[in-house]
Amino acid sequence: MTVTLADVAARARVSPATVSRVLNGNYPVAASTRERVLRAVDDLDYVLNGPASSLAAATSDLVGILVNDIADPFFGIMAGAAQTQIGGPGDGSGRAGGEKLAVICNTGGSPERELTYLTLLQRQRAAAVVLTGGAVEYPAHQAAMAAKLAKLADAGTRIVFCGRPPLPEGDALVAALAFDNRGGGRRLTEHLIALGHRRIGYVAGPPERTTTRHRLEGHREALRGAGLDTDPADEERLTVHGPYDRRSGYEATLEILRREPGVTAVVAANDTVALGACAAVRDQGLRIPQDISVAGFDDLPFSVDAVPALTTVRLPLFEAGARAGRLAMGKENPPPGGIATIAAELMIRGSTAPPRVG
Amino acid sequence: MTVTLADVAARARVSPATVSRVLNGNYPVAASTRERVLRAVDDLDYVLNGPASSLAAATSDLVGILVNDIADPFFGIMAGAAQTQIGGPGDGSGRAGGEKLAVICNTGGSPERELTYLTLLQRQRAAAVVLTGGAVEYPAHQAAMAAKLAKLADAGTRIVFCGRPPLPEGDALVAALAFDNRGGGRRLTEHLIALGHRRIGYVAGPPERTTTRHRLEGHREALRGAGLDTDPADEERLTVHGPYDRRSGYEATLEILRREPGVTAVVAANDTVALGACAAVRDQGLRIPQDISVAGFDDLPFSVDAVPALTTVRLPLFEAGARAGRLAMGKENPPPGGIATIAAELMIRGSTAPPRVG
DNA sequence: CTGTTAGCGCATTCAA
DNA sequence: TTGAATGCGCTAACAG
Repeated sequence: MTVTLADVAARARVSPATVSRVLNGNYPVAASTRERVLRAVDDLDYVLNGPASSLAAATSDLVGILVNDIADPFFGIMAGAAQTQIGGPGDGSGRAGGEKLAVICNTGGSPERELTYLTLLQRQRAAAVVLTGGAVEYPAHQAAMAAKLAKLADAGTRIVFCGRPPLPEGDALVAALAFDNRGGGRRLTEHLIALGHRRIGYVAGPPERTTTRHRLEGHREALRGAGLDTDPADEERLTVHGPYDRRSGYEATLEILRREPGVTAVVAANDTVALGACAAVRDQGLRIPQDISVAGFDDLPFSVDAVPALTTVRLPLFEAGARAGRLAMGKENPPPGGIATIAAELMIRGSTAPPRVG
Repeated sequence: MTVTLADVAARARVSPATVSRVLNGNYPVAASTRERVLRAVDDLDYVLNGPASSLAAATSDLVGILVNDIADPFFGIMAGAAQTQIGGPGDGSGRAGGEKLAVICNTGGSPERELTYLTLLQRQRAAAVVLTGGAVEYPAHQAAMAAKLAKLADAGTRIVFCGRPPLPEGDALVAALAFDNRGGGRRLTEHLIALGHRRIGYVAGPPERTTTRHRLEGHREALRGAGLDTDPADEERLTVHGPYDRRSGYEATLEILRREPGVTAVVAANDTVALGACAAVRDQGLRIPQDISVAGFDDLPFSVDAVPALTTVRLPLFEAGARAGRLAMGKENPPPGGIATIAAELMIRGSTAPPRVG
């Protein structure tokens, strides 16, 4: 029924070992023999048995890419980019050669699912794992992650972080590409301050995530730098946390406007949240940017099409994802020290302007 | 070094077979024995060897989800939804039980890569494959796909189409969830005609894709129904094809406005394209919807936040993806005849209005 | 309910 | 450059 390597060997009149060598390509085989084997493969429409091959070789061609929310283009762009470096372009024959299988795993932002997926990938003896997006900072989870990743690395799985800071207790067992969320957040708020804003609302992400914390820290750094951090209680009052989605942006913004009608600008944790913030501002009968400035983070593709176009911080998601993919494949050397910080670029557009006078 | 099932058996003082039975859970085992085994598993931090297990069982716990472009939320939403039904919620232990590993494969819309991924999944002896999005209609590719899918089905892989029409020569070997692209396209254009529009530009997707063809056919059906299809050359002139991205929407719209300055409405192949169309309209100094109405398709999350909010056709992407996931898991029975058509709902919003008089 | 016995299909020694 | 032999770690009969 199912064609095996032995069938191919028989038809090509060689030993199974030779067929294996041809298929894996990492061993000298006479050209004529190779020819004969490949013809037999095509004739029989043979497809390698992955599990058997992985069992014998003790490694698989699976590469896992973990994301928090694949419906969010932030992750979609990084994951897609990583996959371009891993899957290989194919040779056009559809026959599939030595390519790796890049697989995207959607954790939904849940620490448990993150661990479960890592176990599943460990079970598959994955060749590499790419972890994208911010991490959850619960100590117990961090410890569990560190232990799990150590075990994976131990088993020969390459670990790459993409857009995520290295673990606190992180040994040099990983390569990490971290976004400069703090710097980006700082420059964004500095921009608002330079425009003349003094009371700035902040719609933050979930408090337990590193991304949230770093962006917020950048924001407060800027406030502090301008001497605007006079009252900590005030800062609290102008900050509302919520998930990284539109609805949260909408509701948090309403809340901020309720708490402090005098805000002249709202900074959102990311562009999706900013869209919700814009909707809330508009629904209150206020104009952007004349009455309230709004800013986002990430510079997702749709942000330039918002009306007015969204001021935001650009993260090179595609480039970072592609680089992570290459690191996972061992096609590129890790950065010095294992960690590279990826710069964030301030994109000033129409959604921010000086506050109304008075 | 690496702990095996035999090690667990030894520590639990049972046979390897018993351990296997406990782990797979599909066989009666005494509670006390199970207890002992599970403790041994935890003590030794044992993780099943997936390849070995797949080899012996001749099936794996991999489920493939093929998408054209994972950076596009259209696919991200469907893929994420499918994964919720496949990955299982986990048991919170991070230990991973009998879950399947749902993996997303990004074809980039390339027929070759689509085939390559199917081969890779075939090699892994995938339990199921979900194909999302429109198909490419090149006869050679369709034949190759049919052959490949037949082989997969033959090997016991469940095949599910999601948002994609069944193959022409499709046997009943698959379950297919098809979107009513034609009906949605028709109703959208009927809406514009009812508003009074007579010269409607159409920014279509790539000509070789079923999605493109069906939406365009719906559009023309509506024109025909209103007696507006008087001149085929005219219809050609008002239709411009391009990829499903923002840039294409921008450029095609400029082209349409150049060819026929008298258009009062532009229909885009999807929402992303519509965003580009809006930008083009605006850059020409025209207002939406006063000067030109613009409509999209899909109702992606950002569409309601466009200004004005985008009139579009809602596709229940999440629900469809989740259902596809359940079908792939065998948790739900296939629809009668193997094919279900999923309704599309017209969402009338601010971006469409009656044309200016005169 | 549990143990014993055979492979699953391939990569990799070691010889030739 | 090629062939023969061995075992990867597990599941699935079949007994008991």
